[in-house]
Amino acid sequence: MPGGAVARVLVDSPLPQLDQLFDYAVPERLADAAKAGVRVRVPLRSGGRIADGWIVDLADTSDYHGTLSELEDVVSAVPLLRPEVWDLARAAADRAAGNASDILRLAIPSRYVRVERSWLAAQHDPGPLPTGLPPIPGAEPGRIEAGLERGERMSLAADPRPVRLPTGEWVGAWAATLAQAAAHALAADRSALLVVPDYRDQEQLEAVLAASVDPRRVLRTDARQSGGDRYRAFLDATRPDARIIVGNRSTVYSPAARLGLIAIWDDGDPLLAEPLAPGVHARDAALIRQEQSGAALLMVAHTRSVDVQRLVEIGWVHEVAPSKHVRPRVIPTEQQATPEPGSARIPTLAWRQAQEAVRDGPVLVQVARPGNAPLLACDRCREPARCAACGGGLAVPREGGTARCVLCGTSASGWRCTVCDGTRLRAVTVGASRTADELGRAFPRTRVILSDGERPVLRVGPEPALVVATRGAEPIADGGYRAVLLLDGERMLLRESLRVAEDCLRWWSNASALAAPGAPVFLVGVAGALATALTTWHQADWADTELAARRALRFPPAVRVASVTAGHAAVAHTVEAVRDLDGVDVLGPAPADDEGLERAIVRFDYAAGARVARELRAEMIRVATERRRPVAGRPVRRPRVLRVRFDDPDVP
DNA sequence: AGCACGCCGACT
DNA sequence: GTCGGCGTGCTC
Repeated sequence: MPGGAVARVLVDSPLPQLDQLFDYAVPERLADAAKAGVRVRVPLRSGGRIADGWIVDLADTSDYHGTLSELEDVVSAVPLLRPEVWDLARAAADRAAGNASDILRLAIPSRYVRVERSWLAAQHDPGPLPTGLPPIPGAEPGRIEAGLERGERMSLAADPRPVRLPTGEWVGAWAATLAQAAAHALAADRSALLVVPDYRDQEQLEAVLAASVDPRRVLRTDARQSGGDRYRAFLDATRPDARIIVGNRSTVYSPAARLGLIAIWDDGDPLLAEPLAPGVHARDAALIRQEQSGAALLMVAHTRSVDVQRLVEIGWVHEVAPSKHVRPRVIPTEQQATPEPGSARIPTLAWRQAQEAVRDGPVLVQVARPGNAPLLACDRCREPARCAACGGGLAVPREGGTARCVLCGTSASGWRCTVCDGTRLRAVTVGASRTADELGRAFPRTRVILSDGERPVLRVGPEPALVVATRGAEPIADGGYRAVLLLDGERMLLRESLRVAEDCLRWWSNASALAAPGAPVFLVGVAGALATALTTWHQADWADTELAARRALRFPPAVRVASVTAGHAAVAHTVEAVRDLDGVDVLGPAPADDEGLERAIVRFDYAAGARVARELRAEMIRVATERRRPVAGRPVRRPRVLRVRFDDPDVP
């Protein structure tokens, strides 16, 4: 199609068959506004309906053999889709057999016209770049700086201590490492993305940044800000000024001028796994973006995830040595057979020391979240019920039915208590509030502060208090906790999840890192390799062992997985398309939860990933566009489902 | 998805 | 001749 400008448009649609660029003619009236990256409205299928889309590219000619439709309208003159974000969205979608437009929906916030108008009219002074920065803490001085300069991929075990900022605020030392690394990138006129699981982590980063960087150079993107604020921050990020952008998992897709650093705090936290299709983990998106941009990548955590361990082993990510091996004083403690009267589940030693410590300042008690594993206990003596076959905990399955072992699945019918010979089971719900009640009675005249998922407390002062927190909701304490009690370890380990051990080590490590230097951390009722990893503070060694075990079992992240859910025929056809590829094997299919659907698990080596994704994508398009077949003489509109999900954290 | 096109039976 | 019923197929 010669003559006239052609816009190459990605149509905003979840249909796999529309996940490609469509060419449209640019009419004269839109010639000025139709720039690459702007949002447009386009006709789809001869005039009738209008779809939203993005101009990805402009060209002089089109390869399309047919008459081009014209762009209907340009929605906003601001090019929101930067070329590098498009490249990232395309690659991330391809890796997970998803639509690029689904990624763009995460990457680009919805438009607020008033915000846009005021932003366009405003003067933009990004403020000065930082100068005279101290070395980045957490590693040998100059080590991370050198990594920044050469675009290195780094993994660092965080310094597990709280530190005091010049403002008097206390934050985890990890926050100083990430924030200072970002400040160093900024000092070199490069942007930095700081990706954190939740706003409590974000708050700590922002506290550090406030002290060393002009606030105009810092942008935030999180779910708690208003849509307008989020859009304004996004518009700022599209400007050519280097910035530090701090926020949740979708921050990894932010536009950023001259990206110099992507930093992720605690990549093992499930909040960094994107629940929305196609479910690309922030860590994976960061790895793609690192490769495309050449920016440095810095992953900091107390607990090295098994995924990062794999990357370190294959040499893709370099382990950076912490400046010194400091570790919390973790004391493993057996569950007390005869607890102090009214002392809940606290062993004697921990009990005494907690009583002493709480005279000086705050003491943290970490408990499990209620409801995760509704474990059963003897109704008469309250002894936790154990499986007669393997010793695992007993629970009522989420689907209902009779109690069974959470480890081996053996039915609990005929169960008999080994302590009191009782035969009736009862549910144990040991939540934060009940523990707080018990502790309130056990520690009279001590203030009890409760922090859980519903009502999290961000920070507590240095005054004496018992802080009872569900795992993941622990407040940071000024000066650090005088003692930490990890109370429900055994219960946490009984969650039904492949990654339960990794999760527990992370929860315990993160809570331990809130202790004041030298303060005791009691790990109650847990022994073995996990307890050793925590007490020696060698989480990477544990990740190494765990990865080896998963490799032997061909479990993720030693391999990748994709689940395929559809009707019988579609699953069979799809499995056929990938089963014989190199480095691929298939589990199932087996009946899925949904009525009549089946699910197969495709396991594949990383090297086969692109091939598998391409084949599964082709199947999705085939199923979506295949002719509806008449059944028994009657034409039936069959539900055309073929759900494919890559790297699902809940599989296998 | 959602809409237009086309091919077959019943109509002013 | 042509209206409209419902499969079928495509979307620049």
